[in-house]
Amino acid sequence: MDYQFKQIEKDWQKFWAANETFKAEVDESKPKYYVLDMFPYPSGAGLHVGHPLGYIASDIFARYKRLKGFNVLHPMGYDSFGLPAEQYAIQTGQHPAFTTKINIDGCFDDNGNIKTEYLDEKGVIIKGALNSEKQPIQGYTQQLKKLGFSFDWSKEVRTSSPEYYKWTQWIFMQLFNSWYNKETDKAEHISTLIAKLETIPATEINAVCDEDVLPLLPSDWSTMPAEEKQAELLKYRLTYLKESTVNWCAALGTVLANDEVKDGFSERGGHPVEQKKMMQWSMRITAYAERLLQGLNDIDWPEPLKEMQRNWIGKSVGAMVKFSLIPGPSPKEKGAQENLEDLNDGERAERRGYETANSFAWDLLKGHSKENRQNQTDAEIVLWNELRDSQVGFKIRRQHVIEGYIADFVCLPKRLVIEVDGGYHNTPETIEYDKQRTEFLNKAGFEVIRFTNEEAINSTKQVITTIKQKLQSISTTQVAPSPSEKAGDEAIEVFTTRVDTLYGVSFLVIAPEHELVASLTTPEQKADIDAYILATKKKSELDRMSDVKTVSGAFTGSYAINPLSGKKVPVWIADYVLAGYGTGAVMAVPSGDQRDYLFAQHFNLPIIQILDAQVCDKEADATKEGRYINSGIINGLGYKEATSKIIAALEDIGMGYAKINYRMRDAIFGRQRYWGEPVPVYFKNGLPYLLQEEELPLLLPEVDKYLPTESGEPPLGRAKDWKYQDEYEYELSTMPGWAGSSWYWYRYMDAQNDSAFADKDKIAYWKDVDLYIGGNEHATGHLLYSRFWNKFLKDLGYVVEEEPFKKLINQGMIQGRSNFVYRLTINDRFGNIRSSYFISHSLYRQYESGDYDLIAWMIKSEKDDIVKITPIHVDVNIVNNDILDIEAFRNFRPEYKDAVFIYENGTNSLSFGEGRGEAKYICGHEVEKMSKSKFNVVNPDDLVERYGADTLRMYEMFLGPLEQSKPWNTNGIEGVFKFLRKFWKLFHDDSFNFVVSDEAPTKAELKALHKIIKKVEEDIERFSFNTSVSSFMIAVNELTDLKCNKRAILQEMVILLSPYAPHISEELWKLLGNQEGTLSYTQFPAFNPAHLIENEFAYPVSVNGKTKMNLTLSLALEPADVEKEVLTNEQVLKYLDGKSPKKVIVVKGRIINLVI
RNA sequence: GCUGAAGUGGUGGAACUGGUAGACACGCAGGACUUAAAAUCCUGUUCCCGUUAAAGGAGUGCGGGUUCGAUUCCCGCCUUCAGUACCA
Repeated sequence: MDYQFKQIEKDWQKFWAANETFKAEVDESKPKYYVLDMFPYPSGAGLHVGHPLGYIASDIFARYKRLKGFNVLHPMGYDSFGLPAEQYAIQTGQHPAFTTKINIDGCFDDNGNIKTEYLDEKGVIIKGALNSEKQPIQGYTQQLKKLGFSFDWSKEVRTSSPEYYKWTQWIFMQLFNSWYNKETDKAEHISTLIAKLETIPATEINAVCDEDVLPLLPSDWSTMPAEEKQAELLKYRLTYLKESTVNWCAALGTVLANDEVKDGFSERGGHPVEQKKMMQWSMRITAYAERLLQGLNDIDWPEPLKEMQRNWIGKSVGAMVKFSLIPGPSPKEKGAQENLEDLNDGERAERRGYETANSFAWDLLKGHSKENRQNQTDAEIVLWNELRDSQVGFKIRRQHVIEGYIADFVCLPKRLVIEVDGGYHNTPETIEYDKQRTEFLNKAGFEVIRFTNEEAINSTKQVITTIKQKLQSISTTQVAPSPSEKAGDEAIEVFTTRVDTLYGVSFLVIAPEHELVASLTTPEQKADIDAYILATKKKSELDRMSDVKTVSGAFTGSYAINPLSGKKVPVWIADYVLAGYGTGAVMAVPSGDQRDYLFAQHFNLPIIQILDAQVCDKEADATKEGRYINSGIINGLGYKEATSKIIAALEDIGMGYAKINYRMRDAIFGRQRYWGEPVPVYFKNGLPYLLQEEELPLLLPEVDKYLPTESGEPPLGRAKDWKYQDEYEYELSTMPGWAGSSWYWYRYMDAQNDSAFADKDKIAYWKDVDLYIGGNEHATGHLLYSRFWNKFLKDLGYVVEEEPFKKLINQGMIQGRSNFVYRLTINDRFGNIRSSYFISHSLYRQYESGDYDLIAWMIKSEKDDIVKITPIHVDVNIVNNDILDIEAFRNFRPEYKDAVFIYENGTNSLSFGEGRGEAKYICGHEVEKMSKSKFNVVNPDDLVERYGADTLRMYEMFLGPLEQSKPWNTNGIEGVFKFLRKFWKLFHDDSFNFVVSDEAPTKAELKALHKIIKKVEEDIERFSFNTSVSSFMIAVNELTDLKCNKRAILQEMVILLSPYAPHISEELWKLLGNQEGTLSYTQFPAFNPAHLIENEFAYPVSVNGKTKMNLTLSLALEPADVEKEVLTNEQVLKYLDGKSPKKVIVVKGRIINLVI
């Protein structure tokens, strides 16, 4: 029999399903390998030819790994919550659960009849029709099964099934019950936070939390009413409810996360998005910013993808700088208004008044602090190692500024200063200083204990014990915060990455939304500012983004003081400063920053040069390498020293500190939509409370319509009698699309588990995903959120790996390749169409280039009559190799029925009849997005029908490198089909009788085999599937030429090919006599290099780098012998033209090059 | 603007560490088989010049450089695609 792919593929798909061939269970005797595909959203349109690309690649790899002896987990499921099903539900009234189920399972019942209703999980009958075209839907599962993937279907998951989303809700509850402890650098249960609040001041808790947490003392906490406690804890929880600015999409009626908004429009649907303040659920992903960034270094992902995540996280290292304000309530206003630069340090400190309590401390500070910082003594280092990370039970800080004075170590909650005396404390003067300092600190409410260097180094243990005792003896509740720790309100705080340019600041700019705008605006400026704010509000987010060039702003009338130079600078507002980033305020350095420069020019503000112009001219990167001028303490320094010196100086006077900022915001988690996971929360007195774990899953209630209520509540507000304990309101928003996909790879490990999201032992075995294949459109969404949830689950001890996806490959996008016919219309003088033609592609190109003559001649008309030629999309499925199937085209639309075609050779369908000789209609083509309206969608089912799944699989791989985007083009699939038939023929005689010989293979046959073994193995390991398809073709061509039908060769070939073309391989494996079943778990052929050893090589001989001829020589010859051989060769001498070469280069087994 | 990827025949692409550029396939041209078509098989196919055959020359986006030798490494530029953007 000839290659009967239809029967073969049907049989083997049945066999795999019946035998559960690919079911993967925990098996400690084998190494595990987890191959994962990004699971699809099951849309009504079904699979197109781009979907399976990644699945085929991962399936090849999974099958390969099985042959290599791995226990392979290779599952598939559906990301089945989401917007399209809901939009469709709004239009048609069909329940999204129904359409989703149909899209997955198809619309046929067991008897092959079309289903019109089904029972939902609560036993309610839901009626529904078919898809929008009234076409019967195959269903994703059927479509996937036809492609012969080795999925373990027993582990299928659907994010919208209650058994699944029960655990999504459960993870939400864990997040709600957790906070992020920066000291341990991980998430912890909220109870450890409560324990801290009970014992230490809230200001001493190092947590990632909202900015408006209260500075509670344990005494405050203990007396707090329970509800207030809950409200306060919400500010720490990893999922929290908070009034925040969100992306509101009115058309979709919901908020969106940042990654769901592209250029001011919603990613799904392309609707406009505006900023709006709303009470919203958020996920505190920012707590993990640093770990998400660092984790990228440990995973094997494509560099561009990592880079996108890095940009998204947007870490910038810089500093916070405080500019105090004038005029303001400060009593030291007078000092500020004269220029402080003219005063000496002591005077300046005194005039400031706002930081340093007395000038004596200021002097001390100037005297010693810098040495302290830069030259840490050994004793301090030894002690710090014992004191850090709360080893003594309390948080100890090192080199901390207290009242303008730097203490070696301090425990703030206990108000205890620990000092280690360095060498210069031994003179009488310094002892006197120390004494005064102690008195000074005591006055400020601090106790001081001192140790000598020797004590700290030689009897460290004893010193630590003393400190511990001291700490315990001080009762925390006695101490009150010192006045200077309460942040002064009379300052603007800015974030900058270029603190070295501080001396170049000539004004400050704050965002129009900044909270200080009102209080800063002077009466004279009020009109200006109000007008500007109004104008800003009118501008949409889009205008604001596109209109980057225009400079605009307004002066508040107020001034601030540069903390180092003492210069008085005006405060402006402008919309180029974003309220949402940093502090919403910037220090403007016109000489260093382009925007600041334009702003300064526009409003005639001063520009202070702070870099030596001569150096600037010379150095490539002047700002970083240049030498500073006009810059006080950093004059003459380079960038690095300047930065650290300025930060040190700012810290000394408490006006700034080094700070790391992240661009990434917390992720908005609520959606005002129906088709998503309900949030397992109810409200009591306006505060959210979790359901009990036993009450999960909280099922999605039925609603009459999938639209918001009249009062603007989300669709869940329509649910009748939907109350917690018949009393309390449930949360009405649902979870976003990414919730269910942020942990699904764990569910695959144990998909049916009802008592845990996955069994602990199974997680311990499968651990993480070894290979993840999917598109890079998920770079800043799914792939970031999944890493976040994974790290969280690890912190809580539920999973074992820090990163979920060890290796990731992005398959390229498959674009559409549209075909066009060109319709030429000729109008009569009344403007009506007189006649119309379809002209072939090359004629259209002439028309495009302005040459009408030939066309006019062909249609026997004047060229002036040609009104226009319109390209019209034609269904790519009736075009073969760009040749139009004219009969099919005529039947495509009634108006084409009598169309006249001008063929490529100029003949036409009227005068010469159709299809004769060279008369072909060639279509034009263009690469576009694959879409129905462009008639360029290629359905894999059609190709499977015509060529079989094995051919489709191989062809998709043959198309090009997996990671590269490319247009789909069915031209060429024949070549792969021919290859499989040729492969089949190797096993059969001319009358298709199965004939293999048991003779020993020849050397040439073994060489062909081992060449391909080596090649395929190397190619699969580096995911170069396209090249191994070529190699298969070469091998089969060679074996065909050798007329090889030796079992010893062919059996190995079958195994080699099986990951790519599993059906034909299984069938041939069976025909070869392996009756017991599948070849999926046999051994991958072993490569033996002995078969590839050559004793001769045809050396290319080149003269001056140009190849002239080949010379076959023994590989045993050493370069010197080769050279001798070459120089005596007659043919070579001909090319030398009588000259003797200057140089002869011989690379053994590679090349000979003669230089003359 | 910034970041990243990529530019090779008519087309998809190959060339792994600097060593015969264009493997493999499509398409095209010619031929065999056939009453004919399909299928199959054979031959040719980077371009230019030339042609019975040969023999030349150019050539991997452009311009330089390193090297005996560069698609591959370095410098400068151009183009395309993707992501991102008053991020201080």
